[in-house]
Amino acid sequence: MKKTKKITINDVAKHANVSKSTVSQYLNERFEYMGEKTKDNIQQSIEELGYAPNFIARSLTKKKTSTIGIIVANILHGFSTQVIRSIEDSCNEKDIHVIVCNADDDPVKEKKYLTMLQSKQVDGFIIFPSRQNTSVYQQLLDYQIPVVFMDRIMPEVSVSTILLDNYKAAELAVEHFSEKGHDNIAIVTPKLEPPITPRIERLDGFRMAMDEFGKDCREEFIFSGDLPLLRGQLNKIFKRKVKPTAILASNDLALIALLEFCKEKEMRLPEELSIIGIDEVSFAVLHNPGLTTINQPAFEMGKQAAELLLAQINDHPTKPEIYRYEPRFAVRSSVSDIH
Amino acid sequence: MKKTKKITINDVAKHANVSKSTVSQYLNERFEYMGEKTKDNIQQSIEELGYAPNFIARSLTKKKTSTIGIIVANILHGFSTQVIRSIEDSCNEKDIHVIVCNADDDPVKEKKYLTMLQSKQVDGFIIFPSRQNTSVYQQLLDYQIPVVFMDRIMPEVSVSTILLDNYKAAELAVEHFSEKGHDNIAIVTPKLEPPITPRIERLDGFRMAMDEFGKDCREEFIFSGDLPLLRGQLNKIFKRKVKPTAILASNDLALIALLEFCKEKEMRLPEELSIIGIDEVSFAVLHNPGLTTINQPAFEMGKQAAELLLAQINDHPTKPEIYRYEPRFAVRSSVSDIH
DNA sequence: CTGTTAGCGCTTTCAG
DNA sequence: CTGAAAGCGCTAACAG
Repeated sequence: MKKTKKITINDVAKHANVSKSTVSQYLNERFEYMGEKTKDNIQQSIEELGYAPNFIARSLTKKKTSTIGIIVANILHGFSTQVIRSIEDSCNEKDIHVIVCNADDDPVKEKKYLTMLQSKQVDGFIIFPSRQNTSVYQQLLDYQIPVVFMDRIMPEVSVSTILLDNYKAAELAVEHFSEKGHDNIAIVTPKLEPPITPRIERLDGFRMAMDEFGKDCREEFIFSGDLPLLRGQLNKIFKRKVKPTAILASNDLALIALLEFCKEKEMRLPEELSIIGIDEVSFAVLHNPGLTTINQPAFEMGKQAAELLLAQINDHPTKPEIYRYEPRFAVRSSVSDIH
Repeated sequence: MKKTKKITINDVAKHANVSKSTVSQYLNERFEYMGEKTKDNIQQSIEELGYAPNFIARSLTKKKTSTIGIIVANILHGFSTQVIRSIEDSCNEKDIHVIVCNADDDPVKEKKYLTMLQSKQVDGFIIFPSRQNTSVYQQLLDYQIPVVFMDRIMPEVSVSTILLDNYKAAELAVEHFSEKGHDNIAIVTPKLEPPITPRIERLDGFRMAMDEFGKDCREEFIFSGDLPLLRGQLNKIFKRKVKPTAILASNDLALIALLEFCKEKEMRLPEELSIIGIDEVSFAVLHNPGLTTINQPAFEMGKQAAELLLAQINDHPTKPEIYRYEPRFAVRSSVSDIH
C-alpha cells in the first residue's frame, strides 16, 4: 500500500519558495499587499500537493474552534430533531460546525457532555436544559462562554431563551374543542416532576383556557405520569360514567402513547374520541384520521437560536431575553363536531 | 460580570508544586512510579481549580482526535438515524466522539464534508457512499485513513462494507405475499439512477423471487422514479383491468409515498391492497392497519461498523470484507389473505 | 510585500 | 519518581 504522508503548511511553503507565514496569510485571506504572482504560486502549490489546513492546529492558536455544541434533553422528541436540523442549516452557511449530544433527560449525562464539549473548546452552546444543572450553566457564564437556551426556562440563570408560547398552544386546543361542542375535555401529559417548562405551562394553559371557555376542569381528567403507565389510567377513566369526549396530548410522546391506547381499545376516531396533539408528528397526515396538531415553528426557532448564539460569539451580544413563538394550528380530521 | 480565566495545565502544576509534565502524566494515567501524595496533590489541585484539559491541544500533539466522522447519504431515511444512534452508543462507551454530516444525496456536498472532516483530523470515517466520489474515497485510503462503508457497495474501492441482504429481504416479501395467495404483485422503489445498491438489489431480488414463486413479473408493475411523481403512475395502473393486489415498498420513503396515495384514494387496507415495506417505520404499529415490514438490524449493523472502524484506528485492521445482515420480518396487519 | 520569532496547551523523550 | 526541553501545525506581531 502506498503511504502518502500528511502534508503541512511547511511543505507548501517550501514548494512555493516562500515562508510559512506567507502561506498562512494567504490561507487567511490577508493578502492586502501580497504579490499576485505569490498568490498564484501558493495556490498552485496547495493544489499540487493537495494540501488541507489542519483545523486543530489553527483552533489552538486562534482559541476558536468554529464549532458549537447542542445539548438536547431528549432526542426522541420530534421538535428536537427539527430544531437541530435548522440550527445545522444556519451554521453550515457560516462554516460553523455543530456537535450534537443527547442528554437523555439525565442531568449527569448532561453535565458530562457539557464538560466534554468545553474540553473540545466549542465556541458556544445551545442547550435544552435539564433543570438540575444550574451551577454548571452558571459556570459557563462565568467563563464567558456564549449560551442560548431552548424550550425550557431557567429563571436562575441569565440566558436568552427561545420557546413556544405554551399557554397559547393549550388555549388554542381547548378553544377548538369548545367550538366543536366538547365539554368533557381531558389532557394527557408526561410526568410533571421535575417541572419541565413546556409541560407545566401547557397544563397551566389548559386549566386557564378551560376556565376561560366555561368548562369544568376535572382533576380526574388530567393524566400525567410515566407514559407507559398511561394505559392503565386511561382504562380506568373510560370505564366511568362520564368519559372525556376529547383529549389534548401535551406533546408528541404523549400523543403516541394515547394513540397506542386508542388502537388497542379499537376506538373509533374521531367519533368516540377527539384528539389534538401539541407538536408536529411525521405521520400526522398519514394517520387515519389525519391528526389535528398544534405545531411549534421549529425551523424559525432553531434559526433564531443560531443567530443569537453566533452574535454572542462574534462579540455582538444581545441582552438575555425570553423569546416566545406563536404556535401554529394544523387542522386535520381528529376532532369531531358533536353539536 | 466576573471574568474567570481559563485555567491550564500550567496553573495546575503551579498550584500542586510540580512540573507540568508530571501533571500531564497523571492525566494520562501513567503513574507507574508516581508518589501517592503527588497524585492526591494533583487531583486536589485539579478539583480546586476546576481544570478541564484542552482537548484541542492534546489532539495536536497526539495526532489523534478521538473523533470519527459519519457521512450519511440521506438523513431522511429512518435507517440512517437508527444506525447513527447505534454508532454513537458504541463510541460513547469508548469516549470517542462522533460528528454526523448529511450529504443529502449530493456528491458535491459529500466531498465538501469529507475534506472538512479531514481538516478536523477525524480518526476515521463511516460513510454511506454516494456513487460519485470514488477518487475521494481512494485518496482517504492512500492517506491511510480508516474507513467503513455502510449500506452501499463500492466495488472500485477496497473497504469493509456493511449492508442488508437485500435480495433476501425482497424474497421474504414476495414469499409472504405468495403464501397469502397474491399473484399480482407490484413493487415501488425510488429512482434507480444513479444505481444505489439497496434499490438495485431489492429490485433484482424481487424479480428473482417472483420467478422462484412462479409469479408473472410484469414490467408495468414496477414503479420507480421520483417519489412525488409516483402518484400519477399508480393512478394509471389502478385504472387498468388487472390491478396489483399487493405492493412491496422498496424502502421507507417509498412506503410513505405509497401510503399517501392510498389515503388519498381512500383505499381500504388491506382488503383492497396488501402492503409490505422494507425498513422499519416509527408509525408501523400505530398505523391502521399495522404495517407489515421487513427490517434491517440497524442496531447491530451500526455496532459492527463502529467496531470495525475502531479496530482499524487502533491498528488492528481486518481485511476488507462485505458483511451482509439478515432481514427481520415484522408481521403486522397490512397483508390480507385472499385464498 | 515577506520572513523571523514567539507562542497556543499539551505530550514525550530523556536526563537527573 | 520528577523536571527541562523540544515540538505538534498554525497564527500573529513585528521587523525589514
